[in-house]
Amino acid sequence: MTSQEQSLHYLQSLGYRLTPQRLLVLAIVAGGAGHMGVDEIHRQARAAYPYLDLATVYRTLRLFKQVGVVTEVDIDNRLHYELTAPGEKHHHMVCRACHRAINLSPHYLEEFRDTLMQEFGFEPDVEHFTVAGRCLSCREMAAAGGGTAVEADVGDDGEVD
Amino acid sequence: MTSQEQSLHYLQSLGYRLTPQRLLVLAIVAGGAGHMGVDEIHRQARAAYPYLDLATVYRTLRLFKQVGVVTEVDIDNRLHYELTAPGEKHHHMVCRACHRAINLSPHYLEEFRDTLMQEFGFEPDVEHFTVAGRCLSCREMAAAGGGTAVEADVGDDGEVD
DNA sequence: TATGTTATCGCAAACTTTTGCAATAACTGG
DNA sequence: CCAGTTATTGCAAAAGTTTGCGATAACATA
Repeated sequence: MTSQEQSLHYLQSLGYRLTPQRLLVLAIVAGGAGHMGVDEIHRQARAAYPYLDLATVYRTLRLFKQVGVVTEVDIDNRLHYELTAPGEKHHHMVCRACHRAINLSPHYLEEFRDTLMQEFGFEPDVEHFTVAGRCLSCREMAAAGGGTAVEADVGDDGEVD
Repeated sequence: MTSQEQSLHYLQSLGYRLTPQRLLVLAIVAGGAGHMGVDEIHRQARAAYPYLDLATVYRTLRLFKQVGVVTEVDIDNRLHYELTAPGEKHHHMVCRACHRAINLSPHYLEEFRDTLMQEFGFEPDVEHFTVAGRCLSCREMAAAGGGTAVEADVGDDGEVD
C-alpha cells in the first residue's frame, strides 16, 4: 500500500468521504517537489478536472492539514503545502528576506514541546510548526550592505516606497 | 519621557516620519487592554479622525511591528496587535480551539533560539513568536466529550458542516 | 520662512482566503 | 441494487489584507 493509499484509508477511517477532488489534490501535492502554492495546486488540478473550484482546493488542503496528511507553511503571506512524510517529519524555518523554507528536524522541538506541556498544559501544534526569521546568507548580505535601518528595510520587503 | 514618546523618537531616528495617523494608531494600541483586532483599532481611530483609511492602519501596524513597537499575534486567522513592553516582553500560545492567547515568557525560547543560531545560522524572529496548539481546558473538554474524531473536529472549528 | 525632496496617505482595486447555500454525490442500511 | 442521510461540491459573495498610484504633507536645507 502506497503512502497515498494509506492517507486515503486514514481519511475514511475518520469518517471523511473519498471524493475525486480529494484524490486529485492529494495526487498533485504528492507529485509536486517541495512546498506548493495553493494557486499552483489549483492550476494543476484544473488541468485534470476543469470544474474543480478554488474554494474546494482550500477546503481540501485545510482538511488534509487537520488530519496530518499535509504540512502547511506560510511563505511570504501565502499558504504552501507539502506531503507529510510519516517517520521523517520536519518543520520549517522561513526566511523573511528571501522567503526560502529550510527544513528543521523535529528533534529541535521536542524539548520545547515538553516544557510547554509540563509548565502550562499547553499542547503545541508541532505538526504544523514554522519559525520566521532570517537565514544565514540573507543576514550576511545585509551585514555587507551595511546601510541604515531604513535602507535595509526597503531592500527587505519594500515597506518604504 | 513616556514609553510612547520613546517609540516615536525611535521611529524618527530610523528615518520614518511622524504623522498624525501614526500617533493616533499608537495611542489607541497603547490605550487598549491586551491584543486588539485591526478592525477595532480602525474603528477607534475613525472616531478621532474619520478619514483614516483601513489600509493606513494595516501599513502603520506593519511598520510598528517591523521596528518592534508592537507585537503581532494571529488569533483565529486574524491579526491582532499589542504594545511591546520593553523589558517585559513575552510571546504567545494561541489555542486553536478557544482562540485565547496565553502569554509565554521569553525564557522558554532562549535555548531554542541559541540552537537555531548555532546549528543553522538562522536567526529566528523571536520578537514576533507565536505557537499554535490546544490549551489545557480545551484539551480536557475534548477528552471529556470523548466522541469520534469527526465529531471532535466539528466542535473544534466547524470544518465539518 | 520659503522651497525641494520624498515618505506617507487616501482611494480604489487586486489578491488571498473563508463562508453561505442549494444541488450533488458518497456512504449506509435494507 | 435501491433509497435515505448528510458530507461535500461549485458557485457567488464576503471578509481580511495587500498594493498601485496620484496627491499631500513631513522633514531638511537654505
